Amino acid sequence: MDIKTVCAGLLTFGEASGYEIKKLFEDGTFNGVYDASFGSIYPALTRLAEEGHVVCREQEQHGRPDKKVYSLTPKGRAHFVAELSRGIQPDRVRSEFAIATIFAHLLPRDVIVAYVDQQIAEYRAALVRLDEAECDPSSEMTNLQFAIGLGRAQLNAALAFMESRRALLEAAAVPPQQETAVEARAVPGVKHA
Amino acid sequence: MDIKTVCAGLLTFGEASGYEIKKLFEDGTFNGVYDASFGSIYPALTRLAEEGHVVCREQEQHGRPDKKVYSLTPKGRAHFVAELSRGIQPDRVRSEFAIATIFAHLLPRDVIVAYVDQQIAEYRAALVRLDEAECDPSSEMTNLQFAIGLGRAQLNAALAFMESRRALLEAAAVPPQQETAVEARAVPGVKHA
DNA sequence: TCGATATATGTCGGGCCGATATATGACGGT
DNA sequence: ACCGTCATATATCGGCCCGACATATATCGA
Repeated sequence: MDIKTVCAGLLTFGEASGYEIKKLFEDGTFNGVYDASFGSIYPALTRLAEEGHVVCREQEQHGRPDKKVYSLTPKGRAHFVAELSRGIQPDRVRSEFAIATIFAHLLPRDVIVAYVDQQIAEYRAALVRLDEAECDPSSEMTNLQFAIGLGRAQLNAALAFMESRRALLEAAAVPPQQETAVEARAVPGVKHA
Repeated sequence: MDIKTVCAGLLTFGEASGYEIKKLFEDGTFNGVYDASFGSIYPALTRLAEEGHVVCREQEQHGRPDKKVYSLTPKGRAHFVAELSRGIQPDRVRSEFAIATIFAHLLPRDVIVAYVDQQIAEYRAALVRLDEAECDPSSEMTNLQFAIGLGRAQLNAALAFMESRRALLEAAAVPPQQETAVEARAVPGVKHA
């Protein structure tokens, strides 16, 4: 599923500009589910307009730059539903924090401690954003509450695990006084299965 | 963190070929944490060799094509530790399943049911792979067990939520007899905050 | 013998990210 | 009054990475 399709999906909830779509990815409906940069969103909207899947309307604003508001056409809506019905790819995760934990035995302890604190802060922030999204009046739909509940269940489980086991991870890291010694030590060529 | 750095990290556990690194992404150490295609791995190993971070050794095999086995140099190891200590980016998730649930009210019920079944099957398969990784003799390190435990906690939470609430989601989808009627219906232009 | 599967490496087009440029106006500090 | 910072808003561009394809060897079952 490409960015064009995802943008079209967001527009089923109502018209929006490229900037507003970016904000929805960051703290709105798609928080923690999907993500796209301006460098993807603006070209995607241009191509959607060329294909007749959206129409563009320029809107003047007072005290702010003008914006281009895009609306989904019936053709675009039908195409989105067809694309989403065609099948979905498995979840794709990219966790640099998980990589850091796997190599914790190579990192100074204070670095690992900082990473754990940072990760816990991000989990908490994501939970707050989900709470806000649930209070949103547009979330009366049971299916949006399902998506929010699934995210919250995973975040709470991750938080509970991290807070109860972080000492084990930090103990595996390199203690401050051994830091230089370890970096100079020869590497045992351990084979992995 | 680019693919080069992640490949270098895997090589701290011992020498490996590009093909073996791909398998480690799929069902080994990095299962559910990171992912890379052959189109990224092979050029990454070539560039790592050019930079002197790995050395390459060609190995003949009986009953199989030859392979190129890469080993991390001390320079490459030091560079990897420095890169990983420089800071980490927040987790990035791309869940087409979550998108499908958000738009469940636009999809036929049988499509949603199939997607839920598929997602549950993927969660279970990921749990099995984590169990195998934990039994692996190389996972005596407490930090690798931490990463596995974190993944398992999130997967179990997601599974429990899906199995107890899937009926709510499926009820929000389009019932079979109303399918054509809904697609022809006019779209109310609902604004999102 | 034919196709399927597994092992193994590589290229290439195109999609997407991150950085950068540009512009307007609000707000607070000196 | 002036300046920097922040938020709003759009757009481009280099480069990284994915997915598809090409290529090759060998085993196994139909």
